[in-house]
Amino acid sequence: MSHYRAADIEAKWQEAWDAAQVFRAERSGDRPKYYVLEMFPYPSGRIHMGHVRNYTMGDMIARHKLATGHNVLHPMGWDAFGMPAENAAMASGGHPRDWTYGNIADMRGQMKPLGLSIDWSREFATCDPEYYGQQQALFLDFLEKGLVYRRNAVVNWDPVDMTVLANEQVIDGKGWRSGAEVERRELTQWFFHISDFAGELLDALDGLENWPAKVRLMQENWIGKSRGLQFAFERTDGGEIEVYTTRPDTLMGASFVGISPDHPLARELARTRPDVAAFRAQCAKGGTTEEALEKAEKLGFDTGLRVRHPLDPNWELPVWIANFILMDYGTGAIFGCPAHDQRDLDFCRKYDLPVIDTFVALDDPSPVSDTAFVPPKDRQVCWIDHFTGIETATGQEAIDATIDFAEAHGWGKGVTKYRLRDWGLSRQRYWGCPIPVVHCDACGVVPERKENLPILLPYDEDGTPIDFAIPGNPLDRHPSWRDCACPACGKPARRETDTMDTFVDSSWYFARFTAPRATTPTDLDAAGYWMNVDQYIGGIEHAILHLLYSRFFARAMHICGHLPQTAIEPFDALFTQGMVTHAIYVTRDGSGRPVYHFPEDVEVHESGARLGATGEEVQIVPSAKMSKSKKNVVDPTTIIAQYGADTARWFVLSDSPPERDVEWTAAGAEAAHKHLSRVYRLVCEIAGSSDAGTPEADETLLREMHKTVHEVSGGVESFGFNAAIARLYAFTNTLAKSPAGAAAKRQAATALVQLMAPMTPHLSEELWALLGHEGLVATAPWPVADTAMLASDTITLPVQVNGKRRAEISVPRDMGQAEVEKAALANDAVIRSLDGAQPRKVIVVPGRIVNVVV
RNA sequence: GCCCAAGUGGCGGAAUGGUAGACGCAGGGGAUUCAAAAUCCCCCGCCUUCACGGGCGUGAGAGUUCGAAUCUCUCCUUGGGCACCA
Repeated sequence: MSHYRAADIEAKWQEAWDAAQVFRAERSGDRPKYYVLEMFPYPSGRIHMGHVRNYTMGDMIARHKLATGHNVLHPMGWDAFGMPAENAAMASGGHPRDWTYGNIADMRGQMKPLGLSIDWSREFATCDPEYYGQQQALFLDFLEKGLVYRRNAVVNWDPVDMTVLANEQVIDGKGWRSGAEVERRELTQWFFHISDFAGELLDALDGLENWPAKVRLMQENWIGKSRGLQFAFERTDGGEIEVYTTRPDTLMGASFVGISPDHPLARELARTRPDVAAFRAQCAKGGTTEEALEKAEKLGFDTGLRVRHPLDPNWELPVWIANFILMDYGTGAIFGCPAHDQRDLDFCRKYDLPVIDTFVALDDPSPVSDTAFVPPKDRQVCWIDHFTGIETATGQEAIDATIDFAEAHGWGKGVTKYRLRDWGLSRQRYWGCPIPVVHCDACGVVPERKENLPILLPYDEDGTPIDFAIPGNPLDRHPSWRDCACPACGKPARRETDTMDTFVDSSWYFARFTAPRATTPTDLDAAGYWMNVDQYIGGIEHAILHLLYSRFFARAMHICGHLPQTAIEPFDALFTQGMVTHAIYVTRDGSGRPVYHFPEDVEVHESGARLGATGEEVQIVPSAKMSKSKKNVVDPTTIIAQYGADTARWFVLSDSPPERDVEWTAAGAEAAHKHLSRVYRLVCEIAGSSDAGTPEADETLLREMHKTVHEVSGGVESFGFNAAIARLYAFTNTLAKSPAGAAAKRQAATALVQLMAPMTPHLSEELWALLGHEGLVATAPWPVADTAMLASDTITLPVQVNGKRRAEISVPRDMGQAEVEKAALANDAVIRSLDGAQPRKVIVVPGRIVNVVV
C-alpha cells in the first residue's frame, strides 16, 4: 500500500478524461440536456480562490448531472475587455491586447490542473474579433429595431486631465490621478431602450422560481414600479411645470415647486441669468453616482418664478431649483411637502419656507418640528380632506382617491413610472468593442455595413502606435483609424470612437457558448437545443446589473431573431455564492501606518502571530475579502502543488454553506488533505481485505450507506454542499469502524467513492479503479438509495415538560398517538419532573416530539 | 442616504416551528514509538454538582406559540449593490 500522492493521480486522470472526450458537449437526442454555467472570469492575471470556489461548485453540478444521465454543456470563456488592461498599459507600457491574451494563457494554465469538467473546445474571449464582430452585428440589428438610440447624458469629467472618469476613478469627488474636483458634464451617448421593458422584466420575475428570493427582490426594487399622479402647475408668467408624485394625498401641504438643475426651464433661465448659471455650475460639482448625489448637501435656489396651486388659483408657490431632484426620474420636477417628507422638511427649514402641517395627521396630531410624518400607505390615518370628502382612509386609499379626483376634474392623470433608467453603453475608452457607426457631415449617424464587420480595434499595423501614456481615449488620437469613408455617400467621415460598456460583452456570452464558432451571433438550432442555462452560478455582486442586462439582452436578441421565444429568460436557476476570505496580517511602521504581510511570511501560534523573518508580533484582522493590496491572498497554484486539486476543491466546498463567505485557513486545507489521505488508506485497505462479517454488521453498514446516498444526493441537488460533506465525513468514520465483512465494505466504499466523485474527481477515479471497477467513475451511473433501507423500526422521541426536554423514549415507529402519550407519561424522568402535577395537555407530534403541558 | 442580506461554542458551521451545537478545526487526555512525525482511541458550550442532576445559552430588546436559532416588530454590528469596477 502506498501513500496518497495527488500529483501523480491528478495528471493521470485528467489525461484519461481528455482521451475519452468525456466532457465534450455534443447534441444528442436520447439524454436530457443540462447547461451549467459559472460567471466567466475577467483575465486579471492570476486565478484566485474565489474562482476555485465558483468553478468547483459548477463542476460539482456538472459532474453530478453527467452521472445522472444528462447531456451536459459546461463551457468556459473570458470577459476580456475592460479598464484594467488599459490601466496596465498606461502604467507600464505594452498593449492591452498583449496583456490580456498573456493573462488568459496564464489563467488557463492555472485552471486546467483543477480538473474541471469543461468543454474547452468552446472557449472564447470577448476581445476575440470573432466575438466582438458578432456583437457589432447585434448592435446593428438592435439599431434597426429601435432598441438603441442616442441622447445626452452626464459623465464624470476630470477638468485637469480633460478626460471622462469611471465612477471607481472618482475618489471623494476628485479625479484619481489629477486630484482635481470632478464635474458632471454632458456628452452625446448611445443607450439601450431597457426602460421599455421595465414592466415585462418586473412581471417575469415571478416566474423565476429557482432564483434566490433576495435577488428577485433586489431587481424588483431596482426596476422600482410606482403609480402616482402627473399634473402641471400653471406658471403666473405663462407656461407650466409638469410634476410627478407618488403621494398626491399630500398636495394640500405643498410649500414649493422644485425642478432639477438639468430641467429645461433651469437651462433656459441660465441662458439669460448669470445667478442661475452659477447655481447650475455649483450643482454640477462632484461625481455622478446615486450615492454621491444622495449624500451631497441639499442646495436650493429661488428662481423668483411662481406657480398656482391646482386646487386654489389664489394659492401661489415659489419655484426653486434643487440639486437633489433628478432629471432622469419622473418629470424632473416635484412639489415639496415638508410636513410629510423628511427631505422636503430639511430643505424648507434650511431655506425658511413654510411648513403646512394641518392636513394629514395621526389620530393624535402633533405639530411637525424636525421629523416629517409620512402617512403609512397601509394604515388608517385621520384624514381631513378638502376636496374628496373622505375623512378617514388608509394612505393608499387616499392616494387613489386623489388620483381619481384629479382625473375627474381634468387637471391630472394617474400614471405608472419606473425607476429603471435606460442603459448607457458608450465608453470613451480604447479596450472595448467599437460601436459600428460612422458620423458623416452629410448623412449624420450612419450604421456600418454588416459586410464591413468586424470593425477591428487598431493595433499598430499602419505605423500609428497606440499611445496609452496620456489620459483620454487613444481612438480619438488615431486619425488613420478614425477617418473613413461614409458607408452611405462615400464622402470623408469619422468613425464613432466610443466603445461599448463591458456589460454588453457579458450580456449574451451564455448564448454564444451554444454555437461559439457560428458566423452569425447565434445558431438558432443550437440555441434552441442548449438554452436556457439550467444552472447559473456567480457572485451576489452581480445580482442586479449583469443579470438584468442579460434578461434584457435575451429579449432584444429574440426580437432580432437571434434567440427563440423560449430563451427570453436565459437563466432557469441561479445560485449566488459567497466570497473566499482570509485573515489579514498587519504590522505598523515607524509612523503607525499599516504594513501588510503575505500569509506565507507569518507564523501563527496559539498565543499569536509573528513574522517568520524577524519575530515581530503581527496583528490578525480576521476574515476579509482576499485582495492583493492587503496581501491576504492564497495562490491556488501553490495549494495545488502542495496538496493537489482535490484538497483545494474539498476544502472550498466543505467549510461554509456555499452562499456564504468561506475563510481560507491553512489549518482547514491541511485537515482536508488529511481526510482525503485517510479515505485513500481506508479504501486501499478494504480493497485488499477478505474478512468475513456478521449479517447484522453488514446490514447496519448498508443501511448507513443508503442513508448517506440519500442525504448526499439531496445535499448536492440543493446546494447543501457543506452538509453533504459533513455526511461523508460521518460515513467515512462509520465505514472505518464497521465490523462488517469485506464484500459489504467494498460495496460501501464504492458508494463513498462515487458520492465524492463530483468533489474530488481524481481521487475517486483512482479508488474506483482500485476497487476493481471498469470504466470511469465520471461516467458511471449515480448511486440510488433503496428507500426500504432508510427507515428503522424503532424511533427515539424526546419528551418535553412545558417546552423543556426532560426525557427520551424509545417507541415503535408506527405506535399510535395515545400509546405514545401513555409511554411518555409513564417515563420516570417525566414523572419526577411533573412532581405530582396533573398534565393539562399533551401534544404528540408524530415521529418528532412529545410535549407535556402543566 | 437608499435597496438587499447575514449574526449560533475558542473557530468554520449543523438544525428553517419540534432533543441547539451534527461534521470539521483548535484544545485536553491516552495508545503506538528509543524518540518524533504519522496514525488510532476517549473528552470537549458556559455556570453549578463527588455524582445523579439542575440552571443559563443562538447579536440586543419586545411579541406570537404547548414549543422560536427559525415567524413578527424595534435596535445594533458586519457584508453586497447604488446604473462608467468586473
